[in-house]
Amino acid sequence: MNQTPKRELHKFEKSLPIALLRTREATTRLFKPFIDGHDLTMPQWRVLRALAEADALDARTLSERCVILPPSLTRIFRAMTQRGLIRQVECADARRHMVALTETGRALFEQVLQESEPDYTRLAKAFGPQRLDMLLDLLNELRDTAQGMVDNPPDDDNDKATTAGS
Amino acid sequence: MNQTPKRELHKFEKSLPIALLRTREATTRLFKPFIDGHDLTMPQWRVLRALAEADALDARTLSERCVILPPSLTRIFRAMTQRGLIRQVECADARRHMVALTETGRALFEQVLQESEPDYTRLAKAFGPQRLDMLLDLLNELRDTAQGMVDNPPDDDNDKATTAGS
DNA sequence: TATTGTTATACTCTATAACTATA
DNA sequence: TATAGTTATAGAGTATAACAATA
Repeated sequence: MNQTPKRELHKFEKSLPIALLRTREATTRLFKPFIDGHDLTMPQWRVLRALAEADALDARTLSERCVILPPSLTRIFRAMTQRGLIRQVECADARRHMVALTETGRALFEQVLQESEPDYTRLAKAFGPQRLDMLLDLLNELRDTAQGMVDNPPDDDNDKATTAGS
Repeated sequence: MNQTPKRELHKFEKSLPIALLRTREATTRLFKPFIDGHDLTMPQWRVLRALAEADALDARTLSERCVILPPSLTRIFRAMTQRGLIRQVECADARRHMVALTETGRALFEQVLQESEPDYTRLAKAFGPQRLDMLLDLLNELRDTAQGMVDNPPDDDNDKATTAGS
């Protein structure tokens, strides 16, 4: 009865997370062979990539930027350190585990980048570089919007009463 | 030396899969509590959602639409059948495992939808419904483009010689 | 013979809580 | 006391190969 008018909303609502997942799956599949070819996992690659654009980063920052939980990051640090891809860096705050790429790590990063670049360029050409830019902008803004909602949840039944009065 | 002019490409290239991941993470976090609250995993929810829009689907179709590998899907079928959320449906091709929602499953789907709708609406309002539509279109088109590239890889060094001649 | 799913198996990530060290 | 990270642990997904059943 009153379900029908809601259908449109439902359709949108349901397709957003799925669309993000499926698009990521499709694009990742293009480049994953280059990652696998160097015995890297996707999370490890994200760490490598994040460190390539910064001199050094601490665990918390990497955890947020690479969407990796701290316990996973600890294992990834261990694995990548054993392979000589990263090294720990001194930090004023001794609690922080700060890491940076080694020369080996940077070389591996550059190699993967070089190998995968033709496919990235091909994808950008096929899709349209400008549309890709627009998509990236929208993605980043939607992420900010969603994060803002998580950080500032609505007041639920306190909509009208800012301070709890009852 | 010749690295500098490539940086722009690299920047884009590297940020695309990450942007998709982070945006999905942020949006998912908004709705995950509603899923968790009913003891569903995200893949189970995707299956529930896919089945809610179709009378019945086979494993292959669900595997593609929900981005779940067949072995995982087998386990998910088992768990959801035990909970009485889905049931197997007869199929002309006896090889196919075809499933549909039970009344319990549909009721659960509707309940989760109802509970999460305010947040979806709030997100759409905050981001802008039209921009959200545009984002969804771009996502779906990029997925098609990427899938097309996976299905039709370039000829590598055969660019100029269609048939292997050397 | 090709296709659809399931089983088996190993590995990794996800997620929480408890703990240690530092500030 | 609060914060940063590690450890411990349980559970689920990822991925491949091998197998069974059907077409």
